Amino acid sequence: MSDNTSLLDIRKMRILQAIVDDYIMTASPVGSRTVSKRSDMGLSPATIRNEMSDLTELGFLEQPHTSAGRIPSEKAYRLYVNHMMDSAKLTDEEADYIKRHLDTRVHEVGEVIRQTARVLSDMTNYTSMVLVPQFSSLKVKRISLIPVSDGTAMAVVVTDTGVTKNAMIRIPESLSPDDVEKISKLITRKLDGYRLSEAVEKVLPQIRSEVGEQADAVCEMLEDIERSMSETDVEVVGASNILDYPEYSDAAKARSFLTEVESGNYLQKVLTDASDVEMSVRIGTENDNPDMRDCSVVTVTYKAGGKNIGTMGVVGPTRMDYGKVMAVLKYLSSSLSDILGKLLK
Amino acid sequence: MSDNTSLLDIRKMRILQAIVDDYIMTASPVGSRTVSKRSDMGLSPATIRNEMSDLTELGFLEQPHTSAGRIPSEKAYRLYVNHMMDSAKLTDEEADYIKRHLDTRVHEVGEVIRQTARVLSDMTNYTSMVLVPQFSSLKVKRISLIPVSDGTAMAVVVTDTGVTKNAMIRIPESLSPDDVEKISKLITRKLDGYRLSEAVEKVLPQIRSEVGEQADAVCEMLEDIERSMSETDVEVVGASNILDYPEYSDAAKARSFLTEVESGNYLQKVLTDASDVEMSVRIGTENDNPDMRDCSVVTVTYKAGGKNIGTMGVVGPTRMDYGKVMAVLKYLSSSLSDILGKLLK
DNA sequence: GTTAGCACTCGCCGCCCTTGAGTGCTAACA
DNA sequence: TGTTAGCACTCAAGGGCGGCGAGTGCTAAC
Repeated sequence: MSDNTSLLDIRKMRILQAIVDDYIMTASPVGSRTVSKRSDMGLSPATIRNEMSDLTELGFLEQPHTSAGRIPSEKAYRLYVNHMMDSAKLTDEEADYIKRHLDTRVHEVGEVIRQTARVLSDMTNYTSMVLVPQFSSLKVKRISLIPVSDGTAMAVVVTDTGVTKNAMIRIPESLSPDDVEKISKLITRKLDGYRLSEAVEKVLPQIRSEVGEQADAVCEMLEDIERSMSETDVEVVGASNILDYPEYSDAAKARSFLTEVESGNYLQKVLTDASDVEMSVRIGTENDNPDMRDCSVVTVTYKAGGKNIGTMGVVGPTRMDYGKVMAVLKYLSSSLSDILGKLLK
Repeated sequence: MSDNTSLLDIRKMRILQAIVDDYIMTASPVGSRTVSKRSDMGLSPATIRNEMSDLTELGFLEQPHTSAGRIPSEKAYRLYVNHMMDSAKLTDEEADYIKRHLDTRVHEVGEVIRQTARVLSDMTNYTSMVLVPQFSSLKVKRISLIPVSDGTAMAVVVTDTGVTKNAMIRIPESLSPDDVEKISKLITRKLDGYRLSEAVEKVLPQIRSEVGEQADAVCEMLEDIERSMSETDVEVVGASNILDYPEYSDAAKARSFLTEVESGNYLQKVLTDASDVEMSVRIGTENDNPDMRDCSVVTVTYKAGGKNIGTMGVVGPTRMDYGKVMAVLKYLSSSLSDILGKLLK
């Protein structure tokens, strides 16, 4: 994708910016008179019209019909996000709001994640999503197996960062609770310090030689655990916010958006894909998902102990308040990183 | 509430039933001609009109405006549910659908619950909700404490039915992993067979005398565990289905419904309240919640080992296909009970 | 290069009229 | 006495029409 900046002189940029700003707020096509008044450039509507005509030709603006104003194209939003946005700072009240609502006394990761999603959605009034910390990249500190019934046990994995996750797994019916405990201690000892993803290849051979007859069972259990742990969960909040925006007043459109969000598949994919980019913005059809054709998704990563361990983001109409969203996300990302840092130290 | 049956003769009943049946399907006011044709009673529209006029006076029908047909009142739905409904049987395909989609190979309670909610919502096309098995009434078989970091541990509680639940709790920083394990074994031994709700009163004194200096800590941990475990979770699926019904084509109405559902508060309350009634139906304003004024909620309980252990249900417009919903719920309740029975035996 | 002026476009809104589904009343009929 | 045909009446919904006004593009003048 080429850099579009060079195509536009400063005046065109300022006019385009004014249009995008206005459209983001009002959701209705912007006319030359409005731009002339709003942007303090001292230009008459006629001049603006000429420029707008050029911008339309260049593909930055679209005209719903001849006698309406213009609305920004996706290309315009892209340029806006890349080069034109006032990278808004949060107001004091907003920063305060976050501080008050992210309760640092909470001592469970899941709870912190839920709170963060809540705050994110409340502040932006869009749909928020937070990917809970990912396991694949974290080192195991402890694996406990707890017998539940004949044939099943609960596996609890604790990582060095303190993030935990649990899953039910099948175990051979022949194992006694004592056996289970023994195996539990063994694999903790062996896996300590490794990533779970490495477990199967690196550690299994060693275990195999030590446990003898139960080797196959242990092997299967470990694979079962790894499979369960590599499933990522995503916390989605405020899906119904979309109904506040006129572009979704059509029930069918709202329906397809909400169904997609409820399934969580696409959102999870986006979050996972973006897990190594500090901040990413997908606008409209940049989402390769027809149901999200009129949406934008903005994501940031968050850290603990210096490593990226998760991603969070916001979904809303392409006409999204990118400046505010990005400011909130930046702030929340560092808040969450702080909290997790302390929580997991 | 008095029984309304006596108020209506058989003909009025049949007419009312025809109207409710029709309105449930079409969502538009039903006129006398339609009733005359649909119900094979051999009565002319004029006669039907006289009866409908009576039914209106008695409060079973309402008229949106003079020249529209009639729509059933809440009172009519109540009568319909109590006395008039064809208590529909599932078709073979439907029963089959359930069998195919409730995967009995799954071995985790949470997963079964999610599947059930999914099937329930898919089959009815309303919003479904399933309360995960409640702890308060179950007996503890094992409590494991797993050290996570200085000051926190994960508590996993396994009940005699095999239902499990876990929570992060605070522990004194001074406790070593070995201490934690010792305490874990101690409280398992002491609590085995008791309900968690009884734990604090009955068992604490005993423990107190045994652990000496750590008594207070153990005491607090147990309270922490009990508090966490008594929180009930509800799985909600298909909230966006509501957008398929014309009565929710208004964005503001849809919004308030979806917000209420997303919060889950009210649904959880209804499910918990209904946890000792085999099947309950709340119609419209019988829900003491303004946002649910135009909804009906139908719930059933499900069992494991002969005891009620949870509740599930459906939320939809008051114009709900009660017959089908109740049939599906009945069938699903017994399927789920079966599966859990096997799973938790 | 900028701007005032002007004719033109076209969606929106309110108005009116027609249509048709449905009602309630009355009178006749079995 | 219950049932029914007939009829006048009501009223929401939908189509057609005209005015309004926001906005455009072009032209000519500064």
